[in-house]
Amino acid sequence: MGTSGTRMALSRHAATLFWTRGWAATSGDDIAAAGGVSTRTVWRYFRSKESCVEPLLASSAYRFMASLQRWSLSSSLEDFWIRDLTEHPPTPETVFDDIRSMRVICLGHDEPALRASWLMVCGQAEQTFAPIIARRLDRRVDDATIRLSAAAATAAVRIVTEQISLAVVSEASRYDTDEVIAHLSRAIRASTTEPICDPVPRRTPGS
Amino acid sequence: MGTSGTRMALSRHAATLFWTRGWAATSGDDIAAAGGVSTRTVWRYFRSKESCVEPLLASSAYRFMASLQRWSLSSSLEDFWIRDLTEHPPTPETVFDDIRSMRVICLGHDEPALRASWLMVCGQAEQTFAPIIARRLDRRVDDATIRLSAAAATAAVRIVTEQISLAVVSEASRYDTDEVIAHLSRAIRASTTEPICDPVPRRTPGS
DNA sequence: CAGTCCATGTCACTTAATGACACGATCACG
DNA sequence: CGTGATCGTGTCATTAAGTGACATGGACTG
Repeated sequence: MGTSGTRMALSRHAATLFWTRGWAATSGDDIAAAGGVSTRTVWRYFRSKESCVEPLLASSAYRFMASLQRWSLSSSLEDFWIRDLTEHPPTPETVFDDIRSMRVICLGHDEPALRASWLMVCGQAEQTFAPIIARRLDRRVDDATIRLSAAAATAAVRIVTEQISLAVVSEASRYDTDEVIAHLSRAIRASTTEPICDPVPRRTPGS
Repeated sequence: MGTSGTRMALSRHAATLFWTRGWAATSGDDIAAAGGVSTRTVWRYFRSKESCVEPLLASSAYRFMASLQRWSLSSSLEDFWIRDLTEHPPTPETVFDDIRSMRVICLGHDEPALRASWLMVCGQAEQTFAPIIARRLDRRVDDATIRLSAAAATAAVRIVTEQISLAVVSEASRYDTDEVIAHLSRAIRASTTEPICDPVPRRTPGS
């Protein structure tokens, strides 16, 4: 197992432990034991106990963003997503990671430290959202408009994710992928006045 | 000095120390000493070293939100702000707190822990933004649209704040209040398709 | 085979953070 | 005017998070 594999495995174990026995009741030693490594190794990989869950959350966020990177200019967000989900269906493993992530997000409602980690991951996601939006609006990534749109859209996705997580984890609600797509698309559309969700008209080469 | 005064004083000391000698180089003991209290008291007030700065950041955020709570339905955001700033000018003390806050925000670029605290405070601010928007749109606070707008608008304010902080603190740029208002207003306007920044038309009583 | 990374383990150590208890100020109430 | 309750704080012991320093062993290179 490579170094990033160990890190990811530890992150999964940490999330599971936080969920089953609670944040305060699981120590760095517990996480290390679950991962079959020494405690020292845990602190080599993570700067703090709460940040143990970040690779897990980031992996879910990464898949989300990776999907958006396949979004061609000629499709609307909704059209793209329903197609992409059939062409790149989630594997059972990624679904399980998403469940772990949603549980951690819910734990964040009670544990400030875990919430902080979730917000940090959203901050990362924001950074990777910017280039995607920049391409659609044909602007530079460091354009103020782009950073703003990325932040607003990410915030919208965060809110929807939190709501769905709470519903799924705490109230055992079910969501069709269609519903999720609808919620996310509406949220992103509402989150900025820039037309980032619509098909991009063919550009004049000289612009 | 009341309990909240002590807390706030400690928060200011922490921010100053983090800025002058760095995050890693200042200990809980240092903060306690600066505030003239025992170390134990510091950990009674704060759940972690990084969260020491939260009351300070929150106070700046609070003044921002308190201003928006004075925003009458009949004014646009820009008109309101220029008037409000003359009617409620910042005191030297609050200006100094804002400077401390901007420094902490900049430190957050290098120190994940401080960035996390900043994001947590933004999360708080988001909660207080929601009622303000709800009133303007004449919806319930827990309406999904409201939470979305609040999140997007707060994200926009965060981005502008970070940019201005970086410019002011690191590059010694100067900003007129007019410029700040312009940046913030444009950002908030761009952050949602809901017309939260415009004067609210007179409502029909029966709606 | 020798040399060099590089990841990890071990162990001592620092410091962030909590629990338990005592002390003194403040305040309500008879 | 006591007197008891509450509350904020200090002191001290202790746990747990997090780091520094060094050893080991495996993989890769020449």
